Amino acid sequence: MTRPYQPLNGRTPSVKDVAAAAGVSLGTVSNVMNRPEMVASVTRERVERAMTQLGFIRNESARQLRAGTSRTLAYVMLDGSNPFFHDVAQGIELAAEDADLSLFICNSNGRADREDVQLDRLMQQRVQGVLITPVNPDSPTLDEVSRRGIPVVIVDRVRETGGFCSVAVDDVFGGRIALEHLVEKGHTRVAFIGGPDSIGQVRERLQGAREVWDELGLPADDLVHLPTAALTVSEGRSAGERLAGLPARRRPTAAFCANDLLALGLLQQTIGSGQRVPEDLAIVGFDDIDFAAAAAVPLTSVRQPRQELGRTAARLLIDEATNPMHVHEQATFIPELVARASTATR
Amino acid sequence: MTRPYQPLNGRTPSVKDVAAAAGVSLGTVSNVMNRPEMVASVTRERVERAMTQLGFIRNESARQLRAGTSRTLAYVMLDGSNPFFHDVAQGIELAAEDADLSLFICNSNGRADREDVQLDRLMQQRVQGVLITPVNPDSPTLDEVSRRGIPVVIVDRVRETGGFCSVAVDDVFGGRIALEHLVEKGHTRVAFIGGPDSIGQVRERLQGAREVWDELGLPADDLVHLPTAALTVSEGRSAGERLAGLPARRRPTAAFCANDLLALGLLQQTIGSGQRVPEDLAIVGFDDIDFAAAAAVPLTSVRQPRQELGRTAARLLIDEATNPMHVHEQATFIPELVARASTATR
DNA sequence: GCTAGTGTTTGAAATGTTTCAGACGCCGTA
DNA sequence: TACGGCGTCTGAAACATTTCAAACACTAGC
Repeated sequence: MTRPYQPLNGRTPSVKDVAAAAGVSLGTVSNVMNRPEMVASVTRERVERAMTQLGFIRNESARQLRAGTSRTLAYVMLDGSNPFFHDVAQGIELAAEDADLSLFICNSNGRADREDVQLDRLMQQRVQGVLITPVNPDSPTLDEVSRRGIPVVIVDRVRETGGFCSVAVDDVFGGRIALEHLVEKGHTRVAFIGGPDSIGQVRERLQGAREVWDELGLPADDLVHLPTAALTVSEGRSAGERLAGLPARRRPTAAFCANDLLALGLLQQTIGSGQRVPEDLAIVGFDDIDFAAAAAVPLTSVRQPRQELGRTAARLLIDEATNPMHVHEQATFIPELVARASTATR
Repeated sequence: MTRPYQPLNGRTPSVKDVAAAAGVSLGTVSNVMNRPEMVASVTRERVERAMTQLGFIRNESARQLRAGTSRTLAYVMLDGSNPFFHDVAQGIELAAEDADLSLFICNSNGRADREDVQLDRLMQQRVQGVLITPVNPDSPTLDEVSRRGIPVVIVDRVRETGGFCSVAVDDVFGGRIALEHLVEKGHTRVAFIGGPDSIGQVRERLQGAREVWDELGLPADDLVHLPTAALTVSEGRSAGERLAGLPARRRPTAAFCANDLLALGLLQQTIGSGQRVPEDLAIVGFDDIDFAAAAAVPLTSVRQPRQELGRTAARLLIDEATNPMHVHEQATFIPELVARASTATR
């Protein structure tokens, strides 16, 4: 591990240093890195030896500046505290890895202003593409990014207008199968727990539930909507308290929660207050995160293909970035119900 | 929103375009961005107007190339599926935000080879600093990064040798208070569930547990070590099965799990097989992730100050990167026991 | 011995910024 | 009138890489 050639004082070595050490020109060193097939194997080895000897590490900013193309994707997720989005991110990362791209993970925490800041940064970095689960899919900032030639793929949402690829799950259908399952189990008074309404997923899951309810001719009043301020465990708990506070003859025998975090909170509150699940209250969640199956009463949930969602989104993005014949595509996945103990027949 | 000046055909505008549009020189535009106080307010406004008119967005690669300094930190986390690390990341992000830095989140998934790949990429990007929860804190790649002048802070681990800042929790102490709590509750046969041994946190938590056990003069055989292949929910479940398979008179009445994911798996398996927690088996976890409190039987756990851990680590990193008088520091936090229902007195 | 062709290497230009020494214009003072 | 000082602005150099037309060294064919 000796280093015979050491003319640089502290500076981190550049291609120029490597070229000097190997006795070739700048261009040749670059060729060794970018089109090794067109440099003679003997020189190539010489250059490679010089590289490891000097501990050369390519400067990505310079590469990107000159080549005009970046090697990183970014995913802006909606809520870092929800494992669902990490599973999506995991899927994205797998696809990025295959394409030898880096992935930049950011988090808007559900705030539109943070989202704008993140997008602005990403534009400055000239990332190759942006995947995003937006606070609001119609945000003009997204158009701005796209107009600048940076491909954008919307994840877990769809956008009616404008040229965007998107990957989503049919949330209305998801709401339908959740409710159908509960009705099948004999429930005729059901709560829908979820909010705020500004979140599209919540609106659509509720819509699907209502559709089924109406089609079966059940009284609208018996599908109770308990709104929440966020899709979190603690909001689920407090919804549980409100539920328990209802007069017994009005109280639902089942709850459909807009996501699993709410469902877990509800489950905890219900059991903690001495009631039984599913005997006193059946619960259906949404997303089927890993913790759903791992709950003390394993949770029935509407499964989204989380990782697949991410992988598909990344593939669409990469296609848009590299294939000039690309046409925008709205991929829709069909969710499926995973029945577990929390809705088992009594 | 008209755009009177439009001499660029599709190209994204550069400082040069802005300078031309505003009728000033390159240098002045740069000054507007980097030292606005030294340009006359009338010209400053003119330049700013030109910027918004053209939709100028600074090219970060060029900035970084010339200035030699990047504006992003990176966190390489050990296990993306463990919420603990996301809470740490959240803390880092807060501190990065304060310093107006971007955060690059990567994931080694516990594999040393992936970790090396990520670190290599980060060196290419010339990030300003790296925070990492390493697979192995003595990895030579970490020295390599550091030797290249990129500050490294080790998170949730310590490293004996070499100049690194680190931020960690006293895991031995954590193991001690977990065991003390169980002994206090009257348990005299306890299982330690966790593995693999290659993970330092596991070793130290077990060590703390053993210390207490020995100091109290309890028979070593009554502290049973059930090894696991990973720190996951499903490994926790399978450990639960092994536990249940022990002959009744040898079976522990309490379990201390190396992290909360294991504890949640164990909890689920125990309840699912008809036993009661804590009556038949008391459980203590480690980390105190949000799901611990939200479990159906709320989990007693050793709390790490997750977000604080991240924030402190980021502060140390930023200090190392910007303060020439920086001296390395090993910050150690003392964990505390949060007692909940899973160990309540019978 | 000349030519064409092939495979390899070279050198200069270009990318978009920041930096810094110096130029410029203006004012007040000697 | 000359001079220094001050506030503002300029222009060229530098950063580390990629790209590409052109140069070069050989070989084979005539």
